[in-house]
Amino acid sequence: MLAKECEIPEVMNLAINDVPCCEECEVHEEKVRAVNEKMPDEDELYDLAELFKVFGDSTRIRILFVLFQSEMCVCDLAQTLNMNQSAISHQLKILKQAKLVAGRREGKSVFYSLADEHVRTIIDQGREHIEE
Amino acid sequence: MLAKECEIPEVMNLAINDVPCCEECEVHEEKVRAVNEKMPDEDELYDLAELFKVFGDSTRIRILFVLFQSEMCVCDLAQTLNMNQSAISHQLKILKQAKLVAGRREGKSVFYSLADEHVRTIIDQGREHIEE
DNA sequence: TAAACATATGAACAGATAAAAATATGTTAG
DNA sequence: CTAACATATTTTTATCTGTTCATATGTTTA
Repeated sequence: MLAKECEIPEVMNLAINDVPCCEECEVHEEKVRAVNEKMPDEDELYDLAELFKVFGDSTRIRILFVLFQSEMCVCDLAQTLNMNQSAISHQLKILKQAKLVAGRREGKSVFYSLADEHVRTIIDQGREHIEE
Repeated sequence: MLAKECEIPEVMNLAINDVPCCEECEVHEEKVRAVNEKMPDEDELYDLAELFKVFGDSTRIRILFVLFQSEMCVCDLAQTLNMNQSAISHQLKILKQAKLVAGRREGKSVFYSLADEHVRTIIDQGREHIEE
């Protein structure tokens, strides 16, 4: 009872088991089901993607590399990265929301630093991957 | 000789040392210079961001999680993730360019698998970060 | 309190990106 | 070779994201 088409017909809202695929689907169906059972929650997958999205911008990566070396105020970050204050502030907000950096106010300045050591590990692994 | 403005005047193409910043710049200038000296190449920072960008999409994350469990052909991947073949192929291409997955043709089908164990480490660290 | 300064926020524009649709390429069977 | 099928690619569309500009908030000093 399997169709020959790989596309899932959208009109009929079929259960995953009945979704037609390639011809050998009787064999693969079980695999598909087994794999799906062990997948993490949709929420977790989404959050993970959101986290990596934060790493996926060179301005934010540069900010993190600066903070690897030392905490720094927004103004000096802007100068270091040769960008304007507003752009840096916006990116810091995103990094802060992801709990990758933390800010501490000192007088008029706000000093940012790394919030977490996972950051280094993740970036180190990324660098290792690239060296190949 | 320091201006009071934080913004870098674009008209004058100043060397980094002469760029005006906040009032205490005499103090911070040296810090800025020292940090900049230890920064990785622009190319590496850019490549890193590009790599994490690949992780920063829930479809691609889901593909990776499927491949953690077992290699799989495009068609079954599409079925597993309940998306059409074209979308999966497109994402697989991006993952392949980043050398995160590899494809092996077997007859008409192409089976994809993880290309690298860094992938697991990076994602595991991401998961750990989220649990907080 | 007012002025000066550092940072944060909001709106708008430009460039990037995912998904869908249509089509092309590559592979096997007959 | 042709037909049938799995995958890849191209194009288009809609959405998302980073930067800039203008402005607001918060802090210190006079």
